[in-house]
Order: sequence, then C-alpha cells, then structure tokens
Amino acid sequence: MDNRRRIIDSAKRLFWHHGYSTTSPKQVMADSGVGQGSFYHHFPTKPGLAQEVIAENGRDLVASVRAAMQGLPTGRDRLAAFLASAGDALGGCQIGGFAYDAGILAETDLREALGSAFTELAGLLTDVVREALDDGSLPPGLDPAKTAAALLAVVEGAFVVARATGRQASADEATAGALALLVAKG
Amino acid sequence: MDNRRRIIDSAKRLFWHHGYSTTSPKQVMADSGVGQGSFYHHFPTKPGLAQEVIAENGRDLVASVRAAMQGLPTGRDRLAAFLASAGDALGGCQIGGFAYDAGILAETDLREALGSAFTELAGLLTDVVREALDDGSLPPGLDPAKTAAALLAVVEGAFVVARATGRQASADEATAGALALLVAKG
DNA sequence: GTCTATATGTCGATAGAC
DNA sequence: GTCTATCGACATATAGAC
Repeated sequence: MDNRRRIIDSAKRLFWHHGYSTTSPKQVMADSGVGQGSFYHHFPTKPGLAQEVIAENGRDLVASVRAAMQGLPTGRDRLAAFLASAGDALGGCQIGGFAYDAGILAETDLREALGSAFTELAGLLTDVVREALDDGSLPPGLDPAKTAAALLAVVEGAFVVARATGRQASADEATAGALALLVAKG
Repeated sequence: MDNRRRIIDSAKRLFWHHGYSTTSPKQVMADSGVGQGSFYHHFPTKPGLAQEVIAENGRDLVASVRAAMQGLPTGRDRLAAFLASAGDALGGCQIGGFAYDAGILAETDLREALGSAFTELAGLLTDVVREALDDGSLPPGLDPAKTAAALLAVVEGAFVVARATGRQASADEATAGALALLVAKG
C-alpha cells in the first residue's frame, strides 16, 4: 500500500543480502515495484534511505534475538540460542555486512546508526551473561561484558567465514566450538 | 621498478582497507603511480587483479600469523598470539572484508580464492589447537577443528564489531573474553 | 610496455509535467 | 505523490599511436 514502506522493505533485504554500495537505487525500484519519481520523492538521497534501513535492521535483529531467547530456562540456554542465530549464515548478518562497506563508514550518520545497533546487541548479551552467572549456568569469574563481546564476535565471524567458504558448516563449527567452551566450564 | 608489482601492492592495500567494489581502477592507478595504459596492459580486468590480490593477502595473513606465533612455548600461547592479531581492527581483516562484497562473491574464481585462504588459516589453527591439547595447555576433550573455527570467528567478528562501533576497544573486549574462556578451563 | 583519446554503460540524482 | 525525460560524473574498459 504505502510506497515508502515498500521501498524500505526492499532496501532492507537488498542491502542486507547484496550490500549497500553494491545495490543501486534502480535495483530497489525494481524490487519494490516503485517508480523513479516516487522513489526520489520519499528518499532524495541514498544515504537517507540507508539511515532508516540500518536502524530498522538493527531493531529487527535485536527483536529476533530476544524472541529466540524467549522462555528458555537458563542464561546459558539463552546464549546458546543466540549462537544458533548464525544458523543461516550464507545470507549474511542483517547489520554485520555494513561494517566493511566504505560507503557506510564514510558517512558519519550511518556509521553511528550502525554502532548503536551493535552497542545495543552487546548490551543485551551482557545482561544475559550476567543472568547466566547469577543462575549458575555459567561458572563464576567471567567478565560479563567481555564474555558477551566474545560471543557476539563469534556469531559475526561465523557469518564472515561461512560466506567466504560458501559453506554453512563453517559457521556451525564455529558456534559449536564456542558453545563447547562455555559448556565445558560448567 | 616493476609496474605490475606496484599495481598489486597498491591494490592489496586499497582493497583491504577500502573494499574491492568501492575501489576503482583509477584509484589504484593514482595510488601506484602507474598510468592507465600500463595498468590495463598488466590487468585487463578488475577481477583478474582481485584474483592475485586475494591470493597474496591470504598468504601474507597466514605468514604473519605464523610469525606472531613463532617461538612461543605453549599451544595456548600461540593461540593467544593469534587472538592478538585483531589488535589493529579498525583497518579491517586482510581477507575478511571480501566476504561481504557482492562483487567478489559473484565471481566464482574470486570466491574460491577467498575460501581457500580461510580454509588454510583454519587448518593452521586446528594444528595449533591440537598442539595445545598435546602439551596440556588446553584441557582435554575439546574438538580441535571446532575450537579453531570458534577462535577464527572471534577474530573475524572482532574486526566487524570494531569497525561498526569505530572503537578498537570493541575488538579487544571480544578477544579478551575468548582468551578468558580458554584460560579459565586450564 | 606505456601513452592519450575515446567508448559504453551505470550511478545517483534533478526537472518539470500531471 | 507519481510519471517520464534528462543530466553530469564516474566505472570499466578499448583503440591505436609510440
């Protein structure tokens, strides 16, 4: 119905799977079915569109991580559910791909939107690590922020390696290895 | 002296720090000081140049990891040295950035060169994990390949998160968290 | 091997009518 | 809000002389 929304939804998918700098406005028009005049009416510049896309993809990702953790009994279970979010790695992380895109990093606003998304995700994971320390599902002594940062990095790296090798198994090995490091300590 | 070498050296740095799709032949010419005629004589196509660049950057990376590990007493020390290779994360991984570049992934040859580089690095790390299990610096029971994959992912993810936040500290936290998971088990 | 000139397409937009 | 036409810049080469 709303062309503005159609544009954002297409751009979210295309920037996610195909990259920001390597996706043209024309491709977004074709995918969304919105004409050129309408497109530039709603989004006069490509970075302006990216600003909304990054923010929404960040929120979507945090929401899906929360949903995946929902109802799991222990903190460690919830961390395992986060690790499993690299289960479809070949498509790439909803926000991770922006970190290597020079067109994103060159624009201060976009870089900040990206940084905020990662900071929020790291904060969420830090809370869950704390819960896991409290409920005894992780052994005491671990630093919550550093442990959370390591788990976030494992997942982001799993996306990178899987896309580089073209094998989902590359991601699965990485997350399994990380889980084993958590579990074996308990 | 050798223009062909000048081109490769410039392209290695530019593709590494600025990305493949977001770096034009013209930028490589400017950086290397090689003229257009000479450039296209040596590299008729951009993917052809990328092929050599990816292979060399992969070899350089493996060599620098080996060098960083050189002479360290235990396997775990050598793995810690690998984790420290995310010590200058804002510039990006020498090969990790290619994994999110649609221009790379679309070309079969380039994707394979990239996959080979990662596979070799994973193999090297797997060997070191085995050595660590043998010398007792890591506790028994860990799967060598999965543990190596997890450590590789931590480093690749540390690059991603640090670039996204613009903070080297984001990478340092991740690698410190990973090291703590290894060390606390010992 | 290296040079300058030219070609062809796409990118990211702008103009102006409806 | 949406349409079609147009635009200047740049990307990625190619042509042909030296």
